[in-house]
Amino acid sequence: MPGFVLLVRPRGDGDDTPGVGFTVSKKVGNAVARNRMKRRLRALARAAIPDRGIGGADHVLIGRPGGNDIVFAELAEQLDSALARAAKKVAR
RNA sequence: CCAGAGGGCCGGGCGAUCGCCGCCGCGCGCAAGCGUGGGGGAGGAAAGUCCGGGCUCCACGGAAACCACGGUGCCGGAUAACGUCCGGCGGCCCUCGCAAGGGGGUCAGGGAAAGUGCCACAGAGAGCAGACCGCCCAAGGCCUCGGCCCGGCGAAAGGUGAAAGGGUGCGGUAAGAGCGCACCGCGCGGACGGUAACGGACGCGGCAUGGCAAACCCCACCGGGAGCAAGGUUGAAUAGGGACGGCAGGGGAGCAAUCCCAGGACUGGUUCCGGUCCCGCCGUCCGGGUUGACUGCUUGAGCGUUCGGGCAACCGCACGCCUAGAGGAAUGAUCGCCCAUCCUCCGCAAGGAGGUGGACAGAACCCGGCUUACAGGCCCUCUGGCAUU
RNA sequence: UGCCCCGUCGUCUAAUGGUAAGACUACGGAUUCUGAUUCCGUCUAUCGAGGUUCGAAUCCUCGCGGGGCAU
Repeated sequence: MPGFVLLVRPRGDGDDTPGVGFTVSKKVGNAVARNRMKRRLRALARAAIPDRGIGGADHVLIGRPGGNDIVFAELAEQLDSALARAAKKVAR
């Protein structure tokens, strides 16, 4: 069970820089748990998106319950594989 | 050394990089802001909201008291206060000891001879105690000499129950019974000790007063209400209110007089009808008030150290320190070393190597408690076991 | 932030401090050629932990969960 869901949508406005957004609902926990998840997701995105993100597209990371129990390296792998699959779909 | 019980303390440390939220400088900029430097940034429970306060507003008022409602409940002390804490007393339980006595735990621990109420089932009887059956047995009667009948002083034994109106032993008696005696328990008085709760030498009394007040209640004491979303200052756009001044006098039809349709204020009389006046725009001023901004907002029953007082809770003197104050609201991520945890391998062992990986939880005006959650570690006291001296 | 209320079978409701009751559901059986209906039977619960009491679903305390109200 991955710790998040990744949505990717090309903007198509000619700008090549990627955009990133985060969504963590109340299902995840109280405000502290939600903020912690947002901070961890932000750290993930900062490491991966500039290299492996899709240029000119908006990325939305949706936090899921239990995501705070997954170690950071595993989340990073999940983000890499999700980005790779998204890149294939965008290319088609 | 191991195990158990009780209590107290800590709640990973150091460094690096990249980030987040306030604050203070400097530079640029009209400003928004941008760049740069410095410094600060969660807890023992920040939680539950179960109690107690500070603070603020409201209400009442000479000060308070009474009623209702709610709470507290051995005594003394601590404290701003408490349902909290400390010390003592008493009851109960556990344990050591032959005993005297010691140690530990625990208690919502005022009043049941002020009144009311309840005590299911079982049982003869459950509150004015013991109807009835059965039991024990003297006198009297019958008689086959073993029993039967009559009678009921008496309440031991059996049986029921959570509880049956003192217990054990001896005497006594026909059999019994505090009927008498000894010890224990209980009640009353009480020298004396203690601030008090209470303890209690000694004396008197044959025993009276079952339990439940976390049932109503009685007694004593405490509590006015609401809460920082309290409260205060300021106050945009739009709409609306009041005063003054100026221009004008609702809408429709009609050239017009006039007619029709409305609304508001005042006013006359019975639900209805009538009378008078007004309705718009502009300007100036005043007041209310929403989104918002600022404040309250962190120096406080604060923290640390030394000394002193006290058995202790705690208190006092001196010195030092400043330690988040933001809007639904920031304190994170990664890496290295160390400290604990667990796993595997090597080794008789001490130890070594590799890997793993850190509980419960997250400030929202602030304090004092209680309760609940919690990986792991440290310390103290008591008890038991094993080993050694 | 503050205040109030409620937790009983799978569901909806009962129960003066004294054996936890009923309806629906589920399951099994009977009736029927089969199914429905009907009849009979069975299973299943006091939110948790302490305390008061001889005895607690009921009384008290703490905790857990749910709902509502004010602003």
